[in-house]
Amino acid sequence: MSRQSLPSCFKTGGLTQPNKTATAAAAAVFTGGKWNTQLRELSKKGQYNQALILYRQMLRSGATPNAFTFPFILKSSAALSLHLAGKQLHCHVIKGGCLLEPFVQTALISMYGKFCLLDNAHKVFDEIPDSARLTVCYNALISGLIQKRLSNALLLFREMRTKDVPLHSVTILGLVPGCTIPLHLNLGSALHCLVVKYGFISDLNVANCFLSMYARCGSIESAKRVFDEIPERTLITWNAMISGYAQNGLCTEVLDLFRDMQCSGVHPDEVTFVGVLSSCANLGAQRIGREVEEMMDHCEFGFNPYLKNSLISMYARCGNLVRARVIFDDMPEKTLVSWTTIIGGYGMHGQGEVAVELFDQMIWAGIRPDKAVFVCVLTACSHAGLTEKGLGYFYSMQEIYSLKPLSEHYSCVVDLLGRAGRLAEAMNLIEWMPVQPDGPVWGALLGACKIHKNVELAELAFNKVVELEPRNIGYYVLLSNIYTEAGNMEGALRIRRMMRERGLKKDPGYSYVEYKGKNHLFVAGDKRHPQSKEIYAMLEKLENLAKEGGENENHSQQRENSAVHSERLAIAFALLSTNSSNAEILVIKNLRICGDCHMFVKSVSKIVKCRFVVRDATRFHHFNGGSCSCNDYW
DNA sequence: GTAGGGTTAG
Repeated sequence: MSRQSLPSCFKTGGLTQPNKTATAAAAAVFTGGKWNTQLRELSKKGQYNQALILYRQMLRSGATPNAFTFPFILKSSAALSLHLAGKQLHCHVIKGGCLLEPFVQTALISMYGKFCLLDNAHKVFDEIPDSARLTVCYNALISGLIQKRLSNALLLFREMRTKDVPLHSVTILGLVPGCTIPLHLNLGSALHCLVVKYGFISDLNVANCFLSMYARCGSIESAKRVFDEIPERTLITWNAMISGYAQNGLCTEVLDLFRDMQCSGVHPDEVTFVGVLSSCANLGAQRIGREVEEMMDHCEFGFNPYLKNSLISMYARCGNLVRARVIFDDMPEKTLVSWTTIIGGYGMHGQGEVAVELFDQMIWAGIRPDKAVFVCVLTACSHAGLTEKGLGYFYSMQEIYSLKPLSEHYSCVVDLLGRAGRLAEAMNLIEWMPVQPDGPVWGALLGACKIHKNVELAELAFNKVVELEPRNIGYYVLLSNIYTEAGNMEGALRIRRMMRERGLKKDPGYSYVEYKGKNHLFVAGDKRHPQSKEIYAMLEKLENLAKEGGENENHSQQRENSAVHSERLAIAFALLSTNSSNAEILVIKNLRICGDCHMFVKSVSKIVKCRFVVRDATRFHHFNGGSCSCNDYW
């Protein structure tokens, strides 16, 4: 290849041409094969940048790269996603006469695969004569194609089998990422059978890989079966199972497994902690989360920015926004995810003003917002009633940041307008939005109709949402309650009948409180707790006190059984178990808190000198001295 | 002396 045909950056910076008049000093340090040895070391340690720098020095010194040089250096540019450097290296390979070297060919295929330049990868492969296509070449190409061109990858796999190219465990490992969505679970299971038949399953890496594939497909029992059959579990095995449980929302299982892992003498790493912290966040298990933080402080991962973000999220979701903020403020380098997490945290707690302020600070810090952070800031605005501010952000998305709003963003804005009573504008937005409105968009409108008692629009929104999400029970309950509040008992009964006919059952509402490191779970009307008797007595006492205080006088429409809703039982239990009068009690609830219970907790917070924090399905409510942080705007 | 793969946050 001539010098003229090389990409322009070849001459300016980046990699330089082999230079015969190099400095003698550099050449004296590394001579001959020493270069390759050094490159191998750097590549092995993952110091890819250093490897590329060394390669440049090598060229300057006048040394010639050979078939041993290129695999390391191609891998380095692949790992760093340096497309231009990679293409230059391809030129060097051709120039150096190494294009027929199998190791180099494989490295090139792999590199182009990582760049997602799949045609280039295919081209290198196609130019290898049929008889010289080794297992590794196939493996490299399959791994490259698997995510974007699944059928193509499967064809190659079939070709390997018809042409009797020996399979290797890595061939299988390359195929599995194509099966990590539920749609392709059958393919994954078929591969699993094949793997068992060929004996590859005894390869620990293969087993780990199938374990995580099943977990990602939501087939958690199959994942656990693979896990149970692995005789020697490494850290990665434990991590795959812990992450699998975490991704499937099996949080108590995560914490149990974490304990088992420690008992078996395997030390956790940052991947483990991420899974465990996200489960603590879901469970609201702050005490355990704090223990995990202490463990992290005692090991080398304490400063890992991933983990800091997980910690921020955990504390925010456990109700401790103060601690979340301290960790955020202490982070030397805040990433977009850090900002998103803390903004989302303030939004969840109804502190929209702070969320908005942080968003602006983020922009000043030169961080470019993405779609996710916009979802957070829009939600924060809608929870705090910052309608104009929210609309401003929504418009800026497209106009300033060229981000096309997704359905998620539209549902935030419908919520924003709807809560503010601007139902006509919300409806107008839905009619004119360029993306197809999905369930949550109509759902947001339905929710707004409940707040503003608009039965007619509610019926329209309900018909739309039920078409899109016929099994989502929440929408039926919402319309039924809208009818009840409007005094339309017939309508309410009709919806209840519809639910019955469609075989839809209400999710049981449950709440729990953490006490002495253990979660105490309550469902509505629950009498299974060992202290059930005392709990109900306490509840009655609180009811009476609230009545005496005149707090409950507006309770003409007490919903069925709301007097024994799970959050009330949890609060009664917490009050029985707490000695200090100025305590903060956190209750986690799976559904949204109902209006009756909201009023009840407000009353109780006035009677007893405790602060109550209730995390419901959408947000936090901080009750103190008779009022709630949501200002009854939820 | 060389290649191909698996677990991670908002």
